[in-house]
Amino acid sequence: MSGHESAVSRLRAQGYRMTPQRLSVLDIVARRTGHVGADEVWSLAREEHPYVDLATIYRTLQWLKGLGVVTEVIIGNKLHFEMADHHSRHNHMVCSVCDGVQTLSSDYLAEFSQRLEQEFGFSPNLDNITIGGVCNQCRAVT
Amino acid sequence: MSGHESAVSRLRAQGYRMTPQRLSVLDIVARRTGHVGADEVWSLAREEHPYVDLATIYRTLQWLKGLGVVTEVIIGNKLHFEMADHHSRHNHMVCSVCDGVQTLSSDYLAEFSQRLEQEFGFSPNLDNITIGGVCNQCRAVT
DNA sequence: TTCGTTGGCGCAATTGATTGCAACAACGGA
DNA sequence: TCCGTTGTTGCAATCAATTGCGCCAACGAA
Repeated sequence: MSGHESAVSRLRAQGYRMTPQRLSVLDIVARRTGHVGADEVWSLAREEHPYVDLATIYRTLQWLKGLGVVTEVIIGNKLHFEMADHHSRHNHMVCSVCDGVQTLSSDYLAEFSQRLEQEFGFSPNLDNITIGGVCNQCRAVT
Repeated sequence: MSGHESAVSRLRAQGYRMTPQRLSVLDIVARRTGHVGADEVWSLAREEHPYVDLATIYRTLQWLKGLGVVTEVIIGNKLHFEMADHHSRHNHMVCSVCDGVQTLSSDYLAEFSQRLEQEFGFSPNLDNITIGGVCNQCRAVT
């Protein structure tokens, strides 16, 4: 009920079946500002549909990722997701100490991406890339 | 017997216990030019020491990675490793279609790294980063 | 509204990787 | 050389994520 009805109708128009499970997953990710863990999506989805399987959650999230509807963020070896905002594309910097997440404008990677393409003919997929490292605060502590 | 005796003596000097398992893993990775899969390291290690456990292989590889002795390359959701060559540091571009691997001079990432550090105070760890995408050949086929 | 097709789901098995714990062995000191 | 400390190992359980398969239901055609 947030701002994902457009996504729903677009997907339906493309011939995909919009099942209650898919609507539920999409709704959960769309409601959230920021990222949601896959397991969290599962437990929230079960509140509505007690019998949804975790495999369905993962399949749906991967499907949405492939369609560019959601973005994947890897935090501490666990998959998280958030709505892909095409008007302000961004990547993520994840701190390996505190698991904190900062967003990073995709402009920073665009230049790098072009260079790989020109010099190697390699077409990188940086949409879902996550930069690991240590954030400002955690560096100060050490 | 290749060129990793220096690494062995350095590790021993640092107070780490050099067990037969560790020597075997290091030897296997050092002999290989290019990357080795964790499962492959396991089966090769068992030829020498039939009772080595897979957990030991993973623990040893992660340990060596943390010490900067080996580099991790993720190929098709599987972990691979190779000796870290400090004289010619490099990252990897992995094709998601053919799983082919190309090396990438770390110079390409150095500039990007500095920018993140200056503008965000975020200190990225790009040593083991792998760039996913589609290589020249596979792009041509499609 | 009903029917048929077929894409999606639940279930259970499987994969790759990690972790807790008790037994063991590497290595320095006596 | 032998001994004690303690870092490592093997084992088995566990975790996150993926996959194969048969049944079921979403959605368009009639």
